[in-house]
Amino acid sequence: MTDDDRQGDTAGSKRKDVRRNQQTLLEAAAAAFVASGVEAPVRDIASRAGVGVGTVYRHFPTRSDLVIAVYRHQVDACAEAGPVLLAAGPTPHVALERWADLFVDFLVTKHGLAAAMQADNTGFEALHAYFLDRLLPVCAELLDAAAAAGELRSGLTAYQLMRGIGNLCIGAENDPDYDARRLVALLVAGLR
Amino acid sequence: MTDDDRQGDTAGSKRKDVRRNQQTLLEAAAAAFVASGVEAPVRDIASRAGVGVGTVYRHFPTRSDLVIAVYRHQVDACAEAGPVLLAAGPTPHVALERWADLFVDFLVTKHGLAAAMQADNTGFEALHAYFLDRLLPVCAELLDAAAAAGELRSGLTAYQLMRGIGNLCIGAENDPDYDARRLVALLVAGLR
DNA sequence: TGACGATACGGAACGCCGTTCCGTTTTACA
DNA sequence: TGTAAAACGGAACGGCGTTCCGTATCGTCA
Repeated sequence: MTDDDRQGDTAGSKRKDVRRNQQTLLEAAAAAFVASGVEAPVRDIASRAGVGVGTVYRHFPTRSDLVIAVYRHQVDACAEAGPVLLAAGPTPHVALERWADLFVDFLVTKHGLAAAMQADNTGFEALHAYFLDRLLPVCAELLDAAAAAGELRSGLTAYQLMRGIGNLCIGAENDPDYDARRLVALLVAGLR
Repeated sequence: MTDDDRQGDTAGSKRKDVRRNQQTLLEAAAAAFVASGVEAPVRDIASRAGVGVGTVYRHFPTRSDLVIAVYRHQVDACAEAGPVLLAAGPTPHVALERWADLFVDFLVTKHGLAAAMQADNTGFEALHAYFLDRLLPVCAELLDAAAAAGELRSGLTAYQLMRGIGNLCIGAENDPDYDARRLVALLVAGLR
């Protein structure tokens, strides 16, 4: 994967409706996935985005491509949010709390996606590599900043933290009595 | 689960066409599953059995029920084959070899089934319990007989052997270059 | 044995899915 | 501003699980 295709097909398009629809579609798909799970029908996604199904298929040749694009889009959003939160938040620890919240949103989608992808595993390992590649440094940056501010009492690594959050989110999409977000918040609070 | 429902709805039926169709359907479904995987269409199964789809749905209210019934049917067949092979075979070890072969057939279906059951896990744990309940004693009987005949050199338990065979079969349905049956045969031969 | 009521059968039909196709609309540029 | 190129919307297609109902088969009892 090169830096050139990091933005996907969105960057190269000339017509503005194309760019707008691509963006709208990714957001609509993400919303549909959290509302109805990864198997939300393409028609639902199209109607959420206010476009026809034909438009969906022009941008994403297959349903699976759309799911993957949403995944990458969320990895990117999560990665970019790190520095932004750090600059905006009152303290690094607050930034870390907020970032963890975004991360949970993303993980719920990711787990549903992993479950949906056992059959055609093509590209899923590559996606996981992309996931680690993009997010580990961001998480580490947040942790380092909090440590530098004297806000951390544990020497947890970024990987350990992400692993811990990830494990707390396992099964969260199937069990309404299990509140992964709360547990993650407690974990992050416990770092203080 | 009581002994009464061990045979399923097959036993209680009065009309002979009902019993015949139920049996034919289970065999056709099993054949369709090994030929096209667990997601073989209901229409294919019906046509293999020479019946209409309506008949399938009268016997098995939902596609999932049919898959489960095939699973149980194969557990039963495998369990009943143990003593038969033991009585028929030239030596207990040969009986064990033949039984392991049947077991492999069954496991390939089982793994496909496990993969297909990610969403509605209802009843799958119960099925696994049934699986252990029925097959562990059979496997133990074969092992004991072979041991008594002085044909075994290792003190492997029935559970360890079944676990080992099971693990050798993991992924066997997706990878044509991986011959689980051969490896299982080598393992059983190694017991001698 | 023959007729009859109950029951099961076959397969057309339904609604939903992913995907394709094409007439229509929007866009960018000369 | 006119026009060619590109994207748009959504009807249409084939395949799926499932339902429905007219038809055929079965067991029973006169």
